[in-house]
Amino acid sequence: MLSERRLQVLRAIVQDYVGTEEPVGSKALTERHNLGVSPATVRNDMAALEDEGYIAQPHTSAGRIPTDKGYRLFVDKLAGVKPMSAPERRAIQNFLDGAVDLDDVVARTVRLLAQLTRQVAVVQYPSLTRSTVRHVELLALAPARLMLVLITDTGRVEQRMVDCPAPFGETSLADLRARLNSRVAGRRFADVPRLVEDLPEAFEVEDRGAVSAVLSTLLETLVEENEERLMIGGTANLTRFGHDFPLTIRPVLEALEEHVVLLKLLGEAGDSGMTVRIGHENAYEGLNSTSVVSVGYGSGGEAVAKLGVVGPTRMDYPGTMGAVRAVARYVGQILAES
Amino acid sequence: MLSERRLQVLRAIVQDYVGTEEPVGSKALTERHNLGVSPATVRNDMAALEDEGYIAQPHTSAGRIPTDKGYRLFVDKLAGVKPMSAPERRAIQNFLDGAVDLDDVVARTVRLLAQLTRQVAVVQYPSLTRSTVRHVELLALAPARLMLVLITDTGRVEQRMVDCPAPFGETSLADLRARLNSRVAGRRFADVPRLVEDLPEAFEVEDRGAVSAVLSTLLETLVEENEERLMIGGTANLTRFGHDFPLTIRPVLEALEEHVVLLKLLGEAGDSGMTVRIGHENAYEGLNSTSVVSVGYGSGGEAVAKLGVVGPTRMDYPGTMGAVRAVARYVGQILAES
DNA sequence: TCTGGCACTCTGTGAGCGCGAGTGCCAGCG
DNA sequence: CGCTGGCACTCGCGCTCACAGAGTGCCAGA
Repeated sequence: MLSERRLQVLRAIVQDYVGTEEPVGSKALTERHNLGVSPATVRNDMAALEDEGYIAQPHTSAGRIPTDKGYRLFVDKLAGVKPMSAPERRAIQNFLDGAVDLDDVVARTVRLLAQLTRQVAVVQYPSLTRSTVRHVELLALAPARLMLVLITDTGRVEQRMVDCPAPFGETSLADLRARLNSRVAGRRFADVPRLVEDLPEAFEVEDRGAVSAVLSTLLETLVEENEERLMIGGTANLTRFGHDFPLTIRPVLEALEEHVVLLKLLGEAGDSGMTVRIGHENAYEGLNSTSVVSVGYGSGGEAVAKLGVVGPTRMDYPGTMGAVRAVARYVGQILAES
Repeated sequence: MLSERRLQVLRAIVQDYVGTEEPVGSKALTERHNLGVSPATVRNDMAALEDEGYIAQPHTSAGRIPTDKGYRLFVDKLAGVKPMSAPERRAIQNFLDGAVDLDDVVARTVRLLAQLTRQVAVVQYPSLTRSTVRHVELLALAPARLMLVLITDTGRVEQRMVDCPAPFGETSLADLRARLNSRVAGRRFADVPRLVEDLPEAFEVEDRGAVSAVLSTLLETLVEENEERLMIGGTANLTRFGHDFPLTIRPVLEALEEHVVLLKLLGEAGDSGMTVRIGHENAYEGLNSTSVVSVGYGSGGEAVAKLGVVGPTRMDYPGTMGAVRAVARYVGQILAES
């Protein structure tokens, strides 16, 4: 178990390193923090912290930098979440209030997060399966060709083409539309499969093929892997990453392009509360030198999706966590209003 | 006027420089190309080309590199568009054929372009105003709150909230929906304002406020600056840009985040045919060291939007142009089918 | 008009060197 | 037992210097 002072030393190291981006030495530490002890003592503490794996030296006779384990301890025990100031909160609200539709909300959220944290922002669209159905629309484009449009209470709209095995009359279409909506409107998408499974039976035999085609398209749309989408932004902030550029930035950019990877990453994060994944805690190799701070957001008590930021492990955790939490809260409000 | 051989020298310089990314000298040129003359002669030609501003030396006694003007001449006179091979064309088609909706088409197009050209891909969503109306849907969310959904023939779907000054009955709503669609379905969005301007007059006085609210939201949605959207991808390819990293890549990433800037850039490009903007020809400063190759695409003869790539001025122009053209062609086909 | 030759000018690379920051260890002190 | 000051040691960074190599411009001759 580490003594109180050693924890203070670790905290000071993290803070200084995050600030200066340079390995921090014992002398500098005592000068910038009121530890009440001499550099020699700090050196002893550092040696102990290094033995425990919380800090490391890039090379012999350079200062120390925190390891992933060090950051982990810092986040868990040594630092809280820094709340946003009142003006910041107002700015967030003003910025998000101007959105005209869901795409706009997401786009603005991404920009906002990227600006606030000066890191890469990732915002997941509200998950279909976790939202409720506002309306299902069916349009005849051709006698045997329909367009299916799903609208969620969070404002998300998805459309799909449906090719029917046989032409489908306008009255049958209206009938299907009405029956579908009366069954699923206001219900959660996750329940839709169960709610519609016996629907074909309500139709004449010649229409059942078309009804089934519509339903199977509807169900396909709800398959989890396909239905999740996200938007990223602030990639220009990656240029502040470090000096050893191409090697660091390349895999990160590649990971960010792989939305599947990011979605998985967000999915693994805890469902409630804020999650911080530091360095090698991220399963995806390309993100081994980054940290991911994410949190769920939603219109009510329940999260409909997640958002967060990706940045260097050397990041301002309290500030970043504060910004992420605040933004998630306001996005939830906006969604509830719309 | 430059002699035929000097043009050949310029072409050889561009090709070698694009291949090796290093300034090319007279000796290497004669070795790799059958110019039929000695290095000394090439040196004279190079001096002439430099006087004319087609090539430049990074420093005295280094090889030459093409200037923007040199690339311009190369693109205009010395190189054609390299057609895609049959397998490549098949691969493009296969890849795009799997798309389930417009978002998917655009996303796949971006990936494809980025992979083919190994550069940053930019794909604009089909412009609303240049598309035709497939359907306009109105849903009552609350007595005085509607959702307006626009669906284009290219599969694009836009939705907006409408707050009505007074509650709007279900029959009136159905009436408005029917009238709206009979007027605008199949027509071009650009004509919509004209087609609906007298619509409120057909309604009872108490409903006119709501009808006007719907119409004004509809018209706002069509305002050019707001309705254009795009998707980008392949930013990881920026890491292949050059050695002097952060300085080069930063402004490019920033420019790519500014969709407004990119849309303007694409908008300025010629409306038909392929446009290549080289280095300083791009009005936006951040893109002064990049070239933008863009072309319109559309389901019929007319372009509904543009797509292209952003890469270093030192790019393989014939190959890039070939890929961009081929992808645009297939995307047009896909849109026409859907 | 082209060619071979020659002197010149750069840049990039690698070795050598000194400085400074930082460490580890130790003996002494409270 | 923990803290402190002192001291020797290590090592990376930046600097200079020299050198090799590539490439040029120019000139005289074919």
